[in-house]
Amino acid sequence: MRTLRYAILGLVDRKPTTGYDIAKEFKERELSNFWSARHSQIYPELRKLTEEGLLEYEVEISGEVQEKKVYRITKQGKREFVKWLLKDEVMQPTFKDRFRLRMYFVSRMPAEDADALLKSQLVQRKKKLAFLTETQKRYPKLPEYDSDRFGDFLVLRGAILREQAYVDWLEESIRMIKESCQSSARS
Amino acid sequence: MRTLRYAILGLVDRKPTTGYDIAKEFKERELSNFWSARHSQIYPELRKLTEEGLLEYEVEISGEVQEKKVYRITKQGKREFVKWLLKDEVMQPTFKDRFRLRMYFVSRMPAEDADALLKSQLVQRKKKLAFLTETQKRYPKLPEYDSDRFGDFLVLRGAILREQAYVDWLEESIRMIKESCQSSARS
DNA sequence: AAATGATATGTCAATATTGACATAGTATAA
DNA sequence: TTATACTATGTCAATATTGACATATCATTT
Repeated sequence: MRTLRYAILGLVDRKPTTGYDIAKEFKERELSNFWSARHSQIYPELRKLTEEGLLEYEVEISGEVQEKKVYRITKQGKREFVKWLLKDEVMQPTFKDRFRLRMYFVSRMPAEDADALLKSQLVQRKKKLAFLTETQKRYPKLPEYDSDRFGDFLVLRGAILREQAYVDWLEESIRMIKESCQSSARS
Repeated sequence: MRTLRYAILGLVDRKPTTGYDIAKEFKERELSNFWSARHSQIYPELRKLTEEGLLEYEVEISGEVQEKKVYRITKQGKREFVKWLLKDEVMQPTFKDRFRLRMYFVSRMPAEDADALLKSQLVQRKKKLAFLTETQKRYPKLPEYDSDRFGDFLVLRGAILREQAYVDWLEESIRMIKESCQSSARS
């Protein structure tokens, strides 16, 4: 599907940038909620995109001697990116989630263990949700459509809704396990 | 992470089964919302698991001559599966979602195109949600914790909450784009 | 009797992704 | 001045995943 290719094209299109900074976006920024890649995948991809003429770079010096390659998108790169961007697509049927996969087999573990695992996830997911909600405060009003901040905000809202749903599911699951144990204890 | 390995072990543990049926679970059952794999990945994995002594199989005949391999989990396989199942885990930071990635770059496309793409996804996601809600009717009451149906129901609820959040996000996004266009038209 | 779609199992090459190995400069605080 | 964390770029082997190729049987409908 070459998704990384287009993710990188898009990021470079937003702003000329380096492989290092792309890796950082994938690690800690809004985008990291929906796509990510390690630097070991990014650098080779940047090279390929440059070879194909979709990107070009200039070497800049930070400090005394340390070089960095600042990539810019080319006309051709922009064309291919927009083509990808506008393409309609059938929805992804599967969002892989290892934890939910594990919960699919919940009846194979003692209820106390299931409870503990769910609560551990709950703590983590709530923390994440709190962080996202905090981030949302940086958007006191709806950004302009034309600005990059609009996309940031859109996906941030998506992340918040998704995370809230996850938290709801975890809490509901904890309740359901409790309930089913009580009813089986009675019988 | 060897996730497929454990997904297969779990499925075979639930019920002795064939590669073909595992592929079907990944394609059209509750589980398909959280994990999937093609048969080209499943058959080699079944072979490896058998070589490692975690699975074993018997050949059954369907019809006149057609053979199928019905896999069962071994003692050792069960041990390894349960070990994996009970392990606590840090949450996955990224659930990759190509559509949301595209929306991250929304300001690079005309608002009408963004609107059309979002609405196309909305139709698909609503249809999926309706299907899941329909499926939920097969669970008039909370299944027993010890039954496989409990896990089915747990992840089904998770799928519904997740899908509903997706629909909410799409609708909100459509509204936000409309709003931001109106405000920029006024200015 | 033939067509169709489902059952059933496999391989293979290409692509995607991870995690480890590898190196070196830079900024800052103790 | 030295330790630490961060900036910066790369390679490589192992693993994961997809999509195409390949084959054959079975059940049902036309």
